[in-house]
Amino acid sequence: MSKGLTKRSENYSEWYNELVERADLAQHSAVKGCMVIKPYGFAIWEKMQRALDDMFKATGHQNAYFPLFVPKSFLEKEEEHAEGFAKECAVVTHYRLKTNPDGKGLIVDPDAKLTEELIIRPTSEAVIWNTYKGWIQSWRDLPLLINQWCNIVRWEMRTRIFLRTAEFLWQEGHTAHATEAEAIEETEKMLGVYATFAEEWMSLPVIQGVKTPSERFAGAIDTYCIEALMQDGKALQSGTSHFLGQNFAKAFDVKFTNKEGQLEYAWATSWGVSTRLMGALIMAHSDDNGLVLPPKLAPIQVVIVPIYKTPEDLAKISEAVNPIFEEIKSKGISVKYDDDDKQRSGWKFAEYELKGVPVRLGLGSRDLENGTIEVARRDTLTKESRSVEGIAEHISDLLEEIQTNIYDKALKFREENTFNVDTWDDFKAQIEKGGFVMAHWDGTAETEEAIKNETKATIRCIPFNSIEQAGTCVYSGKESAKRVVFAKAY
RNA sequence: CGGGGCGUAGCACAGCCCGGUAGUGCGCUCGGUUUGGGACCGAGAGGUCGGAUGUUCGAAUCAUCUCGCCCCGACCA
Repeated sequence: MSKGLTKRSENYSEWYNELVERADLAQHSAVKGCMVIKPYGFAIWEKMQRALDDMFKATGHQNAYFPLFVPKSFLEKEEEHAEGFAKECAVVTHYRLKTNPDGKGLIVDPDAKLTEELIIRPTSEAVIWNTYKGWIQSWRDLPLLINQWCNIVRWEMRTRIFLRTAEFLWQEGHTAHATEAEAIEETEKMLGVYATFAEEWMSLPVIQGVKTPSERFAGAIDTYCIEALMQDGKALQSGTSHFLGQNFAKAFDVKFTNKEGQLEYAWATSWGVSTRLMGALIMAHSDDNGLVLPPKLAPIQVVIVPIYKTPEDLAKISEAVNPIFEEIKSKGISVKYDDDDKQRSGWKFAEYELKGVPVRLGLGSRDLENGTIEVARRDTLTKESRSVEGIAEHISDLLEEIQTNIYDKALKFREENTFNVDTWDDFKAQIEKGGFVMAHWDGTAETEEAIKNETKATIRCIPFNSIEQAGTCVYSGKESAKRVVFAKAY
């Protein structure tokens, strides 16, 4: 095994796969298309969960849990929804195995066939709205603001670790409202939560917008999304929020009595982000030396590495480290003192770099004499020697600076890779090179489809903040009122 | 589902074409020397070569079948 990672410039997807595996984030499992998330990777996911969960609670949501299995008849009820997910459903048909009478092993017991097949949830609208029918009678029961953290299964033909796996972890919010306006407001609010999370926690700038009808969630009236640009110039949909109208209320007959005493169907939203965010995090910031983590999501924010020759040296260094360690910890910073004698300091430097620990402190005998400590930044790969005096305060500031710096870096990258394009030739050329391509579109599904077929680029979204600007469609030449975001996507 | 690749020690791979004592690097164990950017020397341990069947005196190697994973495409968060 070579020490260095494959370089991004040589083979981006190999770099990604190696990084995921070698930074101990996850590995391919023995089960096709599924991953094992390893402790270090899961620790990052847990931090994401914590931050998001706090934000959901702060906006009035509560967690609950619904079944993994969806009776087929439930899934069928909302027609578009059913059609959209049918192709990727895992189906449970039997409830028992038995020993093979003809030999070794187990076989499915043909006598244990389910009268109705169960679908392993690809998403939970169906089960949840079937349940909401019993929860919602009056306007007083609304809004109903529920979230669940769970696993789901979508039987994809081609999988990529974190970005698209057959089973993945996510959260799905499912809300019911008395009015259309309130449901739309919720849809927008939660997209805003995702955008804030991406930018403030993941240091990932995102474009907020609305999907075109062909990219819409099956069963939704409108799908909003956040889109991020990865370092290889491809877009990654990082979160979605759906305004579901009354589609599910009608399919599951969820009616409430309004203040005027009339029966009305409830208005719905759903929204989700998944372990795909792990992929976004990795691809947005990391470099050829390994992972680069934003301090707010790093399981270990600061690592202290002693540099010593003898056990006596180590004892002295440890003694000096102790107050520094405690002071840093007291600021709520997660700090690790790695006095493991089994690895050398040089090995540790490389290892923590690979794992993306934002700040590394090195303390050796020379530092003890001088009252100094070495501070190394993961994001810039720079290091400086500074006085131990006030080090905790400095680290605290430095972590914030790193959080900001990697955001700025990602934003700069996105800006440098976002292009206004007005002719079809330029469009094709730029899509080939990568990046977000802002172009006029005539608004028809036919044009969208044709562009996709010819260039593999899709409309990532129609940005909320796009300026009204008359132009002509880059493909058809027809009139267009604003630019939309095109890119090749994961 | 189509195309390609791979399956040999914990990991990465060579050996296969042309059948004949199962190898290399990393990791692991023990001993020693080292230690401010992935240390070095020495001695060890570790394998039903993915599985089944066949050909053969003899199969990791040839043939047939089969299972699994990865990559590329169509589908998709």
